[in-house]
Amino acid sequence: MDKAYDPTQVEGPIYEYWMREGVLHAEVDPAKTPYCIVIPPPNVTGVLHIGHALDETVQDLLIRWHRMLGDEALWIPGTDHAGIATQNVMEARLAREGLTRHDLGREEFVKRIWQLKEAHHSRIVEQLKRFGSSLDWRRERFTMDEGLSRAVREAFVTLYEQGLIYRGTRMINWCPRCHTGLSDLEVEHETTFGHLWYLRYPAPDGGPGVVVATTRPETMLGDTAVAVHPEDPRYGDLVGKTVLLPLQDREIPVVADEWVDPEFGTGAVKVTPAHDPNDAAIGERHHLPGVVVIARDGTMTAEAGAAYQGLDRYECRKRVVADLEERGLLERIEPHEHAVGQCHRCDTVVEPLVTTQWFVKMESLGREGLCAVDEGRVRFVPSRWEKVYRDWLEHLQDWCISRQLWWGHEIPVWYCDDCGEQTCTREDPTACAHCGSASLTQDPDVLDTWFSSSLWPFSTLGWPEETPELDFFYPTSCLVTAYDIIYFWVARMIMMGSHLRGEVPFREVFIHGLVRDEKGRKISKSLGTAIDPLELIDEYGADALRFALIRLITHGQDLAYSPDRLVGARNFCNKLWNASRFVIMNPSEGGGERAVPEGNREPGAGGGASSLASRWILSRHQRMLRTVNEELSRYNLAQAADTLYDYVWGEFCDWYVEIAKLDLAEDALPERKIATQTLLRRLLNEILRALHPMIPFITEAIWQRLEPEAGSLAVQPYPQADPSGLDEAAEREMDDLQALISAIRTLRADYNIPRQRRLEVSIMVADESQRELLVAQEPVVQMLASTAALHVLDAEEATPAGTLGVVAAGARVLVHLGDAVDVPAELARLKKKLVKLESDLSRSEAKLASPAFVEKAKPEVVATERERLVAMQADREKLLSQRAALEAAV
RNA sequence: GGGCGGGUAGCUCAGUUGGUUAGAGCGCAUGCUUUACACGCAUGAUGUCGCAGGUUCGAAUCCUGCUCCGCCCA
Repeated sequence: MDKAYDPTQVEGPIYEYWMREGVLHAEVDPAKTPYCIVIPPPNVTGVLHIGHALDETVQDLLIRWHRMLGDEALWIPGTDHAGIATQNVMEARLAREGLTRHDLGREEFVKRIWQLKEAHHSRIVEQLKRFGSSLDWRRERFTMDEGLSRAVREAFVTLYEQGLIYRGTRMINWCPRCHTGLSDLEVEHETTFGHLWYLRYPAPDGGPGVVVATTRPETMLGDTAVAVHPEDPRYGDLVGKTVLLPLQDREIPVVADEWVDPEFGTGAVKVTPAHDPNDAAIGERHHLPGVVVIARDGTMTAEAGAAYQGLDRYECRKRVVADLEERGLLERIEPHEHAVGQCHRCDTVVEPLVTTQWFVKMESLGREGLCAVDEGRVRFVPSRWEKVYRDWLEHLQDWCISRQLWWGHEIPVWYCDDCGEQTCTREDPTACAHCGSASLTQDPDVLDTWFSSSLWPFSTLGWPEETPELDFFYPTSCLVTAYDIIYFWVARMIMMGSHLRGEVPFREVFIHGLVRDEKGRKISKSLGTAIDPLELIDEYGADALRFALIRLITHGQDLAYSPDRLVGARNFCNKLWNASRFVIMNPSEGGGERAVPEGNREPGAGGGASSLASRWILSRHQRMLRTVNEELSRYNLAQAADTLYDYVWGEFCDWYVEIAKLDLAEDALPERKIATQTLLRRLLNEILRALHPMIPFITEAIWQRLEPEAGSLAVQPYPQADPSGLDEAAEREMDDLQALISAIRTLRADYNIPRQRRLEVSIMVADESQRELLVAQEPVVQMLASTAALHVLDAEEATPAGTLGVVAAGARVLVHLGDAVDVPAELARLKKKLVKLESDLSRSEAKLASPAFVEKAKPEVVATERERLVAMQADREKLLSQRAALEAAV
């Protein structure tokens, strides 16, 4: 084995090995418990970023863990066609050639996107493999492949037939750049600093009229009314009269409407029913016409007037403001902060427009979604996200699902050229369902990408076909995603699954945060904060990246990525590698690894379990396994990883391996050597299994060397705690031993005594059992604290001259330093210790003296406090005699 | 405007049902070629647990108010 772990050499071949061995593949197996996760399908024309790395790592951890628990674990890979995003990518490419999609035509354009998809797809697959994701590649899907397209068709037709999908003409959010309608969710409301323009609309008779305030002066060209609050005394006599719309020379009525906020602006607002959802509502209430002045491409229509027709909406804004000012009708301009809706794909300010679109009725579906959570059929982890989910479902608007794009699932509706009726069928129709005419035209629009995504957990399992997979693996076990798509995706999957399959798509939803950079900024390409996970893997290894990310997941919110964390995780991998190197390479009697008797390889045989250190590490090992399993089952992934980290580094490596070296020395008894070697191998075996779901590559690589005959680590059983291994006596004794060793080390460091110099140490023990402990463990102390033979003394004996002492584990540790003792410095140190001890002591005494505490606190708490007090009093005695000895030495 | 999350060591964060003597990693300081590991070993320093009240024998932990930061919805 190499001296340092080199992931670049190891990872590729191991992934190949897993594929070859078929460990990633799952089959329907009624004898086993199914465990299934569907991957949130990445955008096929995108690149995976560090957020994906986090998401895939969590899923892989769960899948590998369950696979090792003996479940039939299936993780389904796949990608998403990502309608708008992908079409944008393609259009940007064409633009570089000076072309638009219209130059190519729909068929050619879509053909080109398929080519683009193929090229990008292989890169995403490559990335997923580099993460170590144990996906079942034989079951990979794409949202536009044949099966999934059938699922989309089935879902649409079913909902259509049930009256839950309908076509309607109403105001929706329109992106003038993407040139498509959007759902409410696809609009982001960014607070922006704009202006409030105060415009005067004079009375027809030339009187002062009314002043309205607006954030969008260009829309005034389409005004059909002015509205005021019915109880606003300022405008009472204006209601029912008209004012003159400037620039258009049109008389428009003043209406009274409750919706108007008298506090805002002048209390009078202009009403543009064709270009604002609130104005549209007022328009409906007062039967006002809508005048369309902004077209779908964001330019002004003929209705806007000859002076403005063809201008971009912002260009027009400037012109309108200038023209009003020229006429003396611009009263004033104020700075104004407000939320502006923007297209979440391209950030263009959306335009509310009345268009004809397809919608999904959400009322009953929303109820089904709520019901699933209320009845506990879906559980969110952490549970607080359930409230977020619920709030949204309770305020649902109908979902606009048609998109004016070319890339996506075509809407399966045909319009009859003769009778004008709609035909919506599972198979492409040849004749109108109403009049039988063969003259049909398909709806030109495609479906919202999220419509197909909402079917993902069952469409990937074969739906609408009743496949054995669907029967066995559905509902899937867990969905893992970040909180930013709870509405877009999670909620819609739950609704669609409940409605179309009669059961929720997954039992649990694990929600994690977003990965941010060190400064807490969102990671994005435009900010230049994008981090390429492959670069990190090249530099640190996939396992280091995974381990660092797992340890960063908190139940709080987002996680701050920092290279420091990666370094720490990489170092841990190297530590594990080297500890394993020690265990595997250590030659023992009769030729190393082969010397271990077969019988002792079984967990539980415990050949080396007789020494204190062995009993201790076995006990600690059981505690570690118990904690890790518990934390994993509660989705406390970071805590599980921390537990393993602390155990492997802080206990196994720092203490057990060091102590084991005694038993592995040249002159050690052969049976001891074998017993220790056996235990080391057994512990390492379980450590590798326990760590494998988190850091699969390095653990598999070591496993192949430790257990060459056993097959892939990925399919070994996950280790469980064995309560019979717990040994509290050993843990207590070891605590004392560690404290005594640390005390000696501290003195050595403080006095700068080179490690080569074996210290002469006397230990004044607290009691007889401690004497026995020290006598038995003397070689351990000698080795770990680099001491000469120990002098074990009773508490009554006089302090030996020329020694320097500290109190540890209730004992006095006396290091023979002769003249080297710095008496004043030691007295100062002692004083500091005493002061601290005295203050703790008096607090404890006060506590115990208080009747309230003794009576009301739990008895075990009081007992613990008493023990603590006694121990502190004993320590004080020892510190005092220490001081006396020092003073005598002066 | 409504809601959610967070404010603990220089930095990034743990701290599950209130019982501490408040922890870890990184960083920092000192000393180490200890033949598994310098991606290492040993030792050390550092905190009015955002602020103010309250409940309690006891609060970083529970309650109320305030404040700052971030996010979601309107």
